[in-house]
Amino acid sequence: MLDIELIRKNPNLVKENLKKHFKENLIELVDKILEIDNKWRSIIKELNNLRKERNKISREYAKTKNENLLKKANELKEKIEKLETEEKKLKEERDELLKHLPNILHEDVPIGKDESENVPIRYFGKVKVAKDKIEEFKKEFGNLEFEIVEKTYNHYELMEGKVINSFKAAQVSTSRFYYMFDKVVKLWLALIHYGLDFLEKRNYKIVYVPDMLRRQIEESATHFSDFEEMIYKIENEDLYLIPTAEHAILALHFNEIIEEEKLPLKYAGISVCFRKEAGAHGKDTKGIFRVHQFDKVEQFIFSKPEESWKMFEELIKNAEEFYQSLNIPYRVVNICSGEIGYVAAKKYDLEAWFPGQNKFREIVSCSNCTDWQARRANIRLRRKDGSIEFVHTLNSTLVAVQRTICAIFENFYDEKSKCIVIPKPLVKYTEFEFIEL
RNA sequence: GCCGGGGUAGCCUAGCCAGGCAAGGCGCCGGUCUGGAGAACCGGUGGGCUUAUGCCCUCGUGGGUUCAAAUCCCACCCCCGGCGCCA
Repeated sequence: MLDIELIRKNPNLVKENLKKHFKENLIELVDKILEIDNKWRSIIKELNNLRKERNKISREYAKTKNENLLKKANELKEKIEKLETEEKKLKEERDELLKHLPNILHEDVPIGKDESENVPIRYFGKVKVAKDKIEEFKKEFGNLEFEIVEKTYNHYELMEGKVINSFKAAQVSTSRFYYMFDKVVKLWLALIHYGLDFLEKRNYKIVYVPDMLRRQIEESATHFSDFEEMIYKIENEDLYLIPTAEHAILALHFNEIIEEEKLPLKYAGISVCFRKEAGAHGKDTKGIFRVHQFDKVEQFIFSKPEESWKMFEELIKNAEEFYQSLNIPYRVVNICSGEIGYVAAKKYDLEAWFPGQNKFREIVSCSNCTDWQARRANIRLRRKDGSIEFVHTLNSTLVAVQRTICAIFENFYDEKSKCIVIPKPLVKYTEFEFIEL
């Protein structure tokens, strides 16, 4: 949520920001908010004056028990009640509309409408490309370092019927669910364990979180549009299945004031994530790349405002070093203004190379939400001089487990032995070096 | 799920029965004092409106009664204790 003060003082900045987001339709909302705010301010002024008078008369009456005062007070009471109703309505209306405005973008965010205008900023690793896809590859990625292989496979070709069963899961749940078996389950555990160890070594506090949150808490973490497209609701309860541990970690300090010297607070959260994927019909329908239920080790930082951009770089660096250690090729892209969504001021995605798809695909998403979430969740810090302000919140995936399994299958399948070769750092956790298919 | 006790400012607490401007302590910040520090004393320490003086709001949340609600009534949320259920 934006600061109403910012809109009062600098409505043009807020409007320019909406243009960058390609949300011109919200520009009139800014004027509407200002209009309501002005009305509200004049009413609160009037109301305060009336209450002042009422309080005076009331105190007078307490002393004198003068019946004439009672008459006056009754008149005031009616007026006050009327105005109070109106004041409350206006304030609610204003704050409701405020929640629809996206965060102010950082100046580095590239202006662009869709995914195609995201800006790649760095690459890691030598990618595998199938012989028959070389031309297509060169057209898109030019002089990127690559290695030619005879044939590549989609993860689901390698997995389905052997280590996963999506067909049975679709019958008993719906599509986008799956059963996993044997060594893939152990690989899944290994990735979680390795991810937690990785962050613990970097002084992140490990946290296991509630998988359901109240509406108010979910709303503090995200924009309304997510409720329709992403988040599952529990019937007859004020509870929602979390789409990411990010929300539950944010909620850990809901309504709190944190002492300046305790910041930054760094967390490594592990949770299952539930997503409706309502807008994704027909996309990635096979396998476990895009599913309703997956697991994720999430990084989250509560930061002092002046340190948050440094923390932002730390988060993406952690994720990069994690994938470097697994030797999975990737690129980092700077997400453009039209794709970034409401919450983040700047966002990097880490996209792993998927040889079977001949593409980079999102595997990590790293955001600085500045004070947008903190304002809604009312999470503040107290300076040494006693002053209070909102913290900044940042989040980044460390490892999206199912997607990383997909990446491991596609990148490390050995055609000759028909085995998946487990990346070195994981062997300590899996206690096997290959998955035979 | 039932019975009982609770929720008051950053924290701790009084006020509630019996309605009348939210008292006190701790912590923190500033000042006086000091060579410096401490102690002591004074002031400040939630939100909003206001150029400002100042005014209003805030006692878990939301309603209601009243000239006036932390206080009375209703509903809900949460915490503690006991009983019940339970991996």
